[in-house]
Amino acid sequence: MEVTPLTKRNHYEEITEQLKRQILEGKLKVGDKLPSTKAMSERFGVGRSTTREALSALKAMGLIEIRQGGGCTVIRSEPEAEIKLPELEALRLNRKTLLELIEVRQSLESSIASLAAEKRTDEDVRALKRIVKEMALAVGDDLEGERTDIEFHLALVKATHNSMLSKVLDSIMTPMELAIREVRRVELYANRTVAERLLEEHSDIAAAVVSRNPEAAAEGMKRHLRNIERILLKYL
Amino acid sequence: MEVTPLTKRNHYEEITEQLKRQILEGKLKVGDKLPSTKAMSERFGVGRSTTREALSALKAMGLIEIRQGGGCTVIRSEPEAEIKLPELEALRLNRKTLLELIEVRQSLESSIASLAAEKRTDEDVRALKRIVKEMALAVGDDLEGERTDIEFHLALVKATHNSMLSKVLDSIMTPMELAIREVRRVELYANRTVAERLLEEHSDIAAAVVSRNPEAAAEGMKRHLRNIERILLKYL
DNA sequence: CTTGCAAAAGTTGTCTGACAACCTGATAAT
DNA sequence: ATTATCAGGTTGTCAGACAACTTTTGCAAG
Repeated sequence: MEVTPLTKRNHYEEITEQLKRQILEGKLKVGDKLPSTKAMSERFGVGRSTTREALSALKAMGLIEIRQGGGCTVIRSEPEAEIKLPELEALRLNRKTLLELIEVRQSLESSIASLAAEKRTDEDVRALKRIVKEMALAVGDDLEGERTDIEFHLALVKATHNSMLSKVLDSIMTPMELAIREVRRVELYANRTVAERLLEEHSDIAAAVVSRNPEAAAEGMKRHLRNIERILLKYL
Repeated sequence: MEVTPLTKRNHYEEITEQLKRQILEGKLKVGDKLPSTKAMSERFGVGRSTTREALSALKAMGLIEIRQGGGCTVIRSEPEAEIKLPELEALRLNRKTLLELIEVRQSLESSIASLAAEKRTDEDVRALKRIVKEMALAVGDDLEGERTDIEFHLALVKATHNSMLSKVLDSIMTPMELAIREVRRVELYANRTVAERLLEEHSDIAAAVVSRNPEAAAEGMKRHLRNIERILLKYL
C-alpha cells in the first residue's frame, strides 16, 4: 500500500481520505484486507488510535468491515449512488431544500445563459425558437407547459456545448422537478397570466442568445428565476 | 443527555448508535453542541479514544462537525437528501473534459463568492482568515498549497450556507483535483511566483467576502479561475 | 464605561504503553 | 483423524500525558 506524506490537516482526516481514495480508485478491491492497524500506523507515522479513528470513519461510510481479531476488509468500492424514495418525499415538503435548489439553479443558469449566448450554433437557435413556439401554444396547459419549460432549459444548456454543465444542471433539475410536480405545477403553468409571463421571459432569454448578447441573456435568466422563486414562495 | 447501559456490542458502535439516534430523533438539534469528549466518556463510562471513534463515525456520516478546540456541533438532523451526480468520478480526464470542468467551476464559484459575501457569518470569516494565513505559510510547498487551496474553496461554499451548493461543488472538485494532480500540481503550488499570485487572489476574494461586497467577490473569483485556467493550459 | 489584549481554562488532536477479547493456525495429546 | 491446547497476531479499550487550538475571563489603558 502506498502512502503519501501527511500534511498539516488533521491526521485522521488525511488517513481517511487516502484510504478512501485507494478504495474508490480500485487500488484496494472488494475482499482485500487492509494491513493491521499497527502496520498502517507505522507506515503513516502516527499512533494507533489515530488510525483507528480513520477506520471508524470508513466503516461509517460503509466501505469496510471490521472484525475484532480478524482484521479489516473492503466491502464496497463504489460511492453509493442512488436516491431513496422516502428522502424525495421529504424533499418535496421541505421548504428550505427547495429554496436551496433554486439558489443553485440561479447560480448555474445565469452562467449557462451567458455561455449559450457566446457559443450557440445556428442549430441551437433553431431548437430554441421551436421550443418557444411550442410554449406559446401550450399556454394554459399544465402538462405541456411543464414539458416545454424543461425542454427550454435543456436546450439552453445544450447550446453551451459543455457536457459537464449539462450533467450538473441535470442533477439539480431532477429533484427540482420532483419538488414542483404534483404540488404546484398547476399554479405555474395552468394560470394563463403566469404562463404568459413565463413565456415572455423565456422569449427574452432566447432573443438575447440569438443576438449573442451574454449580459442580456444572464440578466434575463436571473429575472426569470427570481420570478419563479416568488411564485413558488407564495404557495409554500 | 440520556445514556442507556452498554450492551455486549462494541462500545464505540453502541455510542455511535445512541448519538445518531438522538440527533435523528431531534433530541439534539442542528446547532446544538455535544458535551466534550471527556464529559461524554465519563457519562458512558468509557475511555476518551472510544468516544472519539464514535465522533469520527458521526462526522463521516455528515451529522456533526468537529473543530479542534471548539467542540462538536450538530450540522444535520435529517437523513441525507442526496443529489445524484452521474458518474463524474469515472470520467476520463482529457483536455476537453478539464476545460469543461473549469467552465463549470467558473460558473458556480463566481456565484458562490457572491452569495458568500452576502450570507457569511463571523465564524465563516474566521475560517477564511485562518486558511489564508496557512496559505501564506505554505508558499512553495506543493502538498500544503494544494490542501489550503481546496480548503479555501470549501470554506467559501460553506459560507453560502447552502448544502446543495456544497454538494454540487464537491462533485466537480473531486475530478478537478484528480485532473490537476495528474497534470502538474508542482507547477501550480511549488513555483513561488505562481503560488504568491494565487495567494494574493485568494486574499482579495476573502477581503471582498469579509466586507460583504458580492460584486467584488464574484469578480475576484472570476479573475482567479481565469488565471488558473491559463496556467493549466500552458501544461496541456 | 468601553475597548483591547493577554492569560487562563476548556476542548480537540495525538502518542504511548498496556492489557483484554478475539481469531487463526500450528502443535500436541487422545 | 479428531480434539485440545497454545502461541502469535489483530482488534477493542483504557489511562495518562502533551500539543494545538478556541473561548472565556479578567485586567489595564483609553
